[in-house]
Amino acid sequence: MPGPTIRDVAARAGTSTAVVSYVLNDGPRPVAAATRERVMAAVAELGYRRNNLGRALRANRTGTLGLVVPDLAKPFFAELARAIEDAAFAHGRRLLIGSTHFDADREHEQIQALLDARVDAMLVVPAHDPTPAVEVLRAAGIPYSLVHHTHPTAPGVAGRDFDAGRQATRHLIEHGHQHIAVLGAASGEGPVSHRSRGALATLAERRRPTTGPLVLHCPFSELRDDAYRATRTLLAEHPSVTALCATTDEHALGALRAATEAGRRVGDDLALVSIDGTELGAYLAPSLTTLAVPFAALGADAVDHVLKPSPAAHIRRHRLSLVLRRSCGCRP
Amino acid sequence: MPGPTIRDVAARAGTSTAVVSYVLNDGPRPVAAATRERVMAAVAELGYRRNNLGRALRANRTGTLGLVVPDLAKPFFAELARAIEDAAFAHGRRLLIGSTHFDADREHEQIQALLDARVDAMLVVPAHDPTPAVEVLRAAGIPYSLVHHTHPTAPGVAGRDFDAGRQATRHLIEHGHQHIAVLGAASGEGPVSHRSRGALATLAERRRPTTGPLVLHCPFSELRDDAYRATRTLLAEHPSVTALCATTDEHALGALRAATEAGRRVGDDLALVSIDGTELGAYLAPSLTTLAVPFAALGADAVDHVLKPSPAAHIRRHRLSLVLRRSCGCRP
DNA sequence: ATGAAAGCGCTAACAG
DNA sequence: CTGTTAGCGCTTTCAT
Repeated sequence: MPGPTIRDVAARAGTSTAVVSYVLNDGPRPVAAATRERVMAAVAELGYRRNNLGRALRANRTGTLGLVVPDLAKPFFAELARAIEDAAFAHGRRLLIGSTHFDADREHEQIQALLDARVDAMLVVPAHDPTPAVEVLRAAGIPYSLVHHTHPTAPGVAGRDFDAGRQATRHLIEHGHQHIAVLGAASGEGPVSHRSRGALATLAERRRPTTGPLVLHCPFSELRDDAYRATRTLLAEHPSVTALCATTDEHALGALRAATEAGRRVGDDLALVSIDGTELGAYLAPSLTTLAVPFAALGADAVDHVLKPSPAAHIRRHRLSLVLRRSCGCRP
Repeated sequence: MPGPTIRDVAARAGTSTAVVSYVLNDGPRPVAAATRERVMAAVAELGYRRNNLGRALRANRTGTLGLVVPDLAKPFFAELARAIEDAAFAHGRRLLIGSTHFDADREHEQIQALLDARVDAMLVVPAHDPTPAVEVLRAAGIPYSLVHHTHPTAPGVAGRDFDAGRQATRHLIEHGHQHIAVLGAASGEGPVSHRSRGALATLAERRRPTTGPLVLHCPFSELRDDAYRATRTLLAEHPSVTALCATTDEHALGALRAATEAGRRVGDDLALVSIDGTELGAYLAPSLTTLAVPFAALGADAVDHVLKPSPAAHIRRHRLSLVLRRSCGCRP
């Protein structure tokens, strides 16, 4: 059952394949109304659907975008992927997705696999150092954009992470907290680092101690556990800490667990603000006050960017918005 | 920069495109060792990468699988998607993903879009009634499988949902609970309904009341809110209820929030067992005792099934396993 | 063991 | 306005 081809349609409509193609694509040449009618009728009668393989080979465009993410199942990347899929769908594009498990080799394999599938453009959310990905993408000669984790010389779309760290910390300071710990990473170049540095900068400006232990971002896939263990230690050894700035919802999840197990009531005798704004924050107990990444805007921007070849390959940063819930102590 | 073609390789190796193809594919005809060497060298020197579009058009195989899910960002579907992507990758296949927002029309559009992209096989997680999807898939003449939500006359892979409902309820009964409410749906044919009916059947057998209000599964995308509201009402009006069987982790999330707001301590004066086993259950406070869907097994099975044309189009069901954590009161 | 050539389904240049 | 045809890159039959 190979399905009818454009030739079958042409034969049935008593015309040529060229005309059928013109009708199907509304161009590039005009077609008489009567002929168009016959073609449409033939298409309907035969149940013809264009074979995109032929079209793609000919046009060297597949109508498909590639997306490579560290882990499709982690809430943050899942929401990002959904936003990007929505944007792609809105533009009539299909989305080919590859997950890397935060593994650099696998990231490279996935990028190659999607390039080999001839995607029209590629979106990559790098797990660690974006440099290798950028080199491959540049060499591929197709539009691309990094997402969330950017690189100074490559096009990218991300949140204003440094600012988000500042906002989160500022909010805790406004609550009157003196000793605030940051769950993140002081070094490195990813979003977690930017957020952490924003938080630390604000603490320093406001003359708050910045000596609290920082969670090292080590194996990213185990962030919750890292944050859990770090928070457990922190609460035991530094009872003066009354507030936590978690640089991702994953960190917050681990911190929440540690705090609960230590008998601290988050939102009451321990304040917590996190950054990410994934949906689950609303349903945790207590619900998370968070700086929310504008997922939809990020996804739309990323897709728009790779779909229209803009000359300047710059980085667009979107503001995160403060969502007040229970964990910061705002509503007692 | 169109990249070298097989002709360029042939020219450089001083042979024909046919032989290059034989080398690249290890067949179907043998090639002399010396010739093979020259071809390999030419491939390496030119940095040749096969254009899969040409191959796909010729072979009528794209090496791509399609996956349609209700919502890529919901933890359950996100974990399912990751498992399926892993399985596809392990088989050297790419995965084209479409999200439907639980909308029947959009589900149809996504299926059509992926069929038009000429996927070799399709996996669909239906949001509601699987029948329209099944009809389209059958007509498409490619291997397909439903996932999670099955249909009596179509191939499918799912959990043993009825049993899971029984197991969850049995566990609560073993804890000594007399009045157990089920958060799910008594009618309909989806996984939630099967789980709910399993739970109700067990309650009836053990002579427990089955009159507790059930959450109607109405707009699936708002499950958490539905469960939240239903649980709030339930706890207010039926103080005798001491245990909850949540038929999905989404229901559990809503129930947990409602219980916490009502001042009930889940795992202490209110028991909760949920079904799904998504990762986040381990990090909630309290952590969720749950019947875990074997995501990896499901994904692998689904992909295996569509990749090897098995004659019998049956439904394979996988057992869910009980994961003991805090919410049921097992560990005080 | 190798080469020439047909053709997958489509688009578009070219010719009427 | 319409038809004929080349050719996208690849695989594979057929001939040698």
